[in-house]
Amino acid sequence: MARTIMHIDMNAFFAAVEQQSNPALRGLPVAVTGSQQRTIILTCSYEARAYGVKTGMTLYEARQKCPQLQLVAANNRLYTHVSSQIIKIFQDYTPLVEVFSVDEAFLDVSGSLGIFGSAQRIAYLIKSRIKARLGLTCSVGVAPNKLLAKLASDMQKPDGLTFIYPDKISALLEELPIGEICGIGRKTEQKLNRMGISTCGQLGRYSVPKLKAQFGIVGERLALMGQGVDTAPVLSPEQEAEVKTVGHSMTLRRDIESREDIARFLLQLAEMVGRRARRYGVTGRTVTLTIRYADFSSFSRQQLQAAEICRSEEIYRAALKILDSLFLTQPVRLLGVRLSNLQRRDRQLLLLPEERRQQQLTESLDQANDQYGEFAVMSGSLLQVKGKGSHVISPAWRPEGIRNVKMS
DNA sequence: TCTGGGGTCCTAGGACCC
DNA sequence: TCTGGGGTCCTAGGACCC
Repeated sequence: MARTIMHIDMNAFFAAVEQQSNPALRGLPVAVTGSQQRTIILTCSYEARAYGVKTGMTLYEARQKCPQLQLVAANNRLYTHVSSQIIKIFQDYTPLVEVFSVDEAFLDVSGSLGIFGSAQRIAYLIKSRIKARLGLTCSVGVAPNKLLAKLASDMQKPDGLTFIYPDKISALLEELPIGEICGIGRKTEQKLNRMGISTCGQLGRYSVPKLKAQFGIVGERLALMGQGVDTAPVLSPEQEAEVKTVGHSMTLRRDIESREDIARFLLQLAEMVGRRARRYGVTGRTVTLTIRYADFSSFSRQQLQAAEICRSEEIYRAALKILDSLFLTQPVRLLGVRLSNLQRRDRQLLLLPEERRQQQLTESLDQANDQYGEFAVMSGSLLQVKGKGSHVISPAWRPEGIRNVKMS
């Protein structure tokens, strides 16, 4: 049976939220940036886009394009809060809401059409409620699957509503550039172009064995993408796979070289990773250290741990051990720490008195931090870097509880 | 004042085991 | 003896998404 899938994309989300919360910014070119000096444009208002300002630009570039650009540092909590309210609105129309990012979601409304009348009606209700309640606009795409719904939502911005009907799919895809498809990025597009493929029509007709020879297992999916075929279900948060890695990274204010400086930032990163792992109730066995040099080249090294870990100190020690195995050839621009190989934490397994004691200590520190704010309580060397961490929210971030992490 | 940060998935090669 | 092959685990890197 044909499905009715909706993709909803908030327009210029961060910038629009800022303009709502600060009326003085309305009508002006506004760009939201990270909180540090070395940052980029995370998103910008349509007024700014008119000057050629785009996501990913450096502040310097953006100001060249638009000298009167209003720069606003990202306000995580605000976007989180607004995002949760929007998701609640979606959930009034179907339980099948897949939160794709802080400002995007897929809805499977196949089972809701009878109740609300039609997809048009549902889209209208959602759009008008978001507008009335939050003052924000969104673009909605409606199609038989997620791939096409996402394509559709992109076709009219801002404040669009676009349908892709089953009988119009092949005509639409025939001349559509392959780069428009979600999942075909710059590299794949270039490679396909070199094979003489530039439109979805061509891609959909191309020999699957040849695509597989070039792209491996992805080749099969590429052909289906060209045909507009996508059977992936819309997964509610409970149905989604659990998180597989937990990591943090930060671009440093200045490039650093000394082991002591690097170690201090690693401690802070390890604490951020450990706290999140513990909040999620997971432990991990692999720790990865990522380093980006001054020239922007980067690499990572990982080490398997002897046991499952989640305490900040254990993560810190593991990262430090990796650091000590490296010979750094340049000043360091970015540091990252990631915990993977995750497992659901089983508290019953903590049998040794020393382990119990450690866990109790960690828990009381976490509680104090939950109560008094991040890094209110921390070890001595962390104090020296307090406030220097990056707390930029990424557009891929999801409200707590939306990612599938079963809280313990 | 050059270039953020959070993820997922896939590949390829080596170690190791049977 | 002159050259197997399958499978798993681990690591590093890259493509892609927002």
